[in-house]
Amino acid sequence: MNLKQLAKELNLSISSVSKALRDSHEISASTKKAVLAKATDLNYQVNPYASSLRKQKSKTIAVVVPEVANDFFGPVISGIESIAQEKGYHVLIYLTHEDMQKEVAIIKLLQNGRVDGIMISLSEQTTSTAHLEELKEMPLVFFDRVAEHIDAPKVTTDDKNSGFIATDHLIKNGCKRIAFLTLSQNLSISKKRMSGYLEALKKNRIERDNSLILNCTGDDRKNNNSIRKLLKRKNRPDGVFASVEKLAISTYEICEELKLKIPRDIKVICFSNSQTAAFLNPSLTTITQPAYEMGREAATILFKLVEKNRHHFLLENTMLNSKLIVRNSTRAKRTQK
Amino acid sequence: MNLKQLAKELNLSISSVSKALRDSHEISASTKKAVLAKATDLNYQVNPYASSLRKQKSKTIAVVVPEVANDFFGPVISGIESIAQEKGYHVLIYLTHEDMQKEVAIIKLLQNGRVDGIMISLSEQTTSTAHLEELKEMPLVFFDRVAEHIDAPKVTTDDKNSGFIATDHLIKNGCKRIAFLTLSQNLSISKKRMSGYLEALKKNRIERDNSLILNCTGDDRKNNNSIRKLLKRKNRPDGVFASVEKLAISTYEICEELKLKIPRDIKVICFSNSQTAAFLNPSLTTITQPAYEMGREAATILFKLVEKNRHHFLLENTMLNSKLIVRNSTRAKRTQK
DNA sequence: GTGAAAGCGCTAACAC
DNA sequence: GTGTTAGCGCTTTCAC
Repeated sequence: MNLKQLAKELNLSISSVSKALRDSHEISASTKKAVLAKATDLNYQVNPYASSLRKQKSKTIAVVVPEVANDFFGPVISGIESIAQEKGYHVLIYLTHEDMQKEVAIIKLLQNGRVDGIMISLSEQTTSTAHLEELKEMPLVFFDRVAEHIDAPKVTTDDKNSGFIATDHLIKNGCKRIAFLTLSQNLSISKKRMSGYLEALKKNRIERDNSLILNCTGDDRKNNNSIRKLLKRKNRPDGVFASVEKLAISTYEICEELKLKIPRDIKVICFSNSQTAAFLNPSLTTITQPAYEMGREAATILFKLVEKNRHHFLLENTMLNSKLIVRNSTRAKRTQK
Repeated sequence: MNLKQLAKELNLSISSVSKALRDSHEISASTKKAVLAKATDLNYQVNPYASSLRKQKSKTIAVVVPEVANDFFGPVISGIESIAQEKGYHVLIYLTHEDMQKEVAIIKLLQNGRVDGIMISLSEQTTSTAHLEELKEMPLVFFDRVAEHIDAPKVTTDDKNSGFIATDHLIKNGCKRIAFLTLSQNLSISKKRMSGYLEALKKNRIERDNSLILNCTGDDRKNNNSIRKLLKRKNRPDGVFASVEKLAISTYEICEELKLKIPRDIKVICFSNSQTAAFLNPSLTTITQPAYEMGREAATILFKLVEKNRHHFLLENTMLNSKLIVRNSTRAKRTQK
């Protein structure tokens, strides 16, 4: 069922039908009504590709993320989709699996007009952002893992402040030697969280000890080995601040293995959006990001760019607040039930 | 940059360039080389909408799921995307939020040629499947939550058997009164898991007690109230089999509230793909589905349908096996560390 | 208020 | 082996 057939059924021209369907003022109310009725009747739907070709707009956006099986990116995508559904947009999803080459390939793929805009959270291995700089005319919004020197809107959380709060919380609960387990230092969030960590140390007159800063990777076994080595040292940390939940869980595992008791021997805090943090053994103190809201916010900004046809650099950045949720893994005394 | 410009640069006709780019045998090796070089040089990319319009193929599939912020659907989507990326397909994602009206609207939206195929896991509230039956010519694959009487390939896990194993496991560990917490009975998975539950009771000569079967909904507060009421009864269950992780976590919460000790007073088992189940307090015995593999399998089948242009009813169903992972929440004795 | 016609960029049947 | 051309289905300018 296409316009031509529909027009024939109605004894109207193709163009009149087309105009009627998009509620043009040139068309009389009565024919509009007739057209609409017939269209519904015959279940006519606009061919999206013909329409996109003609209008050079696709009503589609791309979301590029490292991973989706994840307590953070899942809700973000849900937030994005909720706005897209409201606005009648379609959402293409692409996973980089933390691989820069894939990210580059995906971005290249998106330069042919398939989408009207892109939302991206960078892969851990992304060291250069040349591929994103080439997207000159394409509306682009970063969220969480941003490219700081690219002039596009960014939706982030207060990572530096959160890093500070997490570290300060450990110190207030008696920690003196705090390890920081981080993802790749390529990532904006890693740098900011670490700078908060360092600032909290400084404020509390604790000297920075680089041997307590662990750069973790995508390789879980390697990470576990590093953490094990760290916790076996005679001068082992009495607090662990993990940049992602995965590393906190590894810490839990290794503490169990080494018969270290949390929070008695070591306190643990981490960034996490997991619902189950409250039911871990012991329950895990977290910094929780407003993931769903970040998705909604980032999508809202992107659609503004797409629809106003403005370029990204005209729009400011947005920073949402994470929340410290104190649980048993950082309690100072044995007051835990 | 389009074909016309590219052809001009090369002093060739549009069609020759087009053919060269798709490696047609009609074109000489030398011109192919020249065309390819120029195309790379000028960063030419085929306009997907023009191409789709002409070919009536979009190289795009749709994935329709209830939710994405979820330990099951996350990995499934990851699996789907991995196959799509290999095959050069694009993945559109649509969330129903467990709402049948949304599901109907989304399916309707997909009937205009935007996608070459659809993968779907039904919403909890989906009672009629008329909207799916209308998709006559569209390749369609179900996964996990399937519409049993629609003749399309289905990728599922051995839900009935898993329901049996879970229940039998509880019985073997001493449970006599086993509650079954389930999602909507509209869902294929609910029915199958329950039938396994009932069969295990029967085999062990335990009488069915409908007051132990709780139909849970999307409303967490209501669910919690039902569970609380159940656990407060003087004849309360000594085992809980939850159809989804969320309900097991609620059970944990309420046990804490009522000072019931797991597994001493009540044992708990549930379907879950969560990484953290092992670190809950107590660690949670789970039936774990091969979510990522299900995604890959379902996508593989869909692409076969799409590319062979066969209709779905020619293809058989696939059933993968879930795994019972025994942890402390179902231990019979106090041998837990 | 309605219709004719050009053209978005590409593909493929057909000529040469 | 290369070029010409029709047309995928739609939107929009322009004519009437």
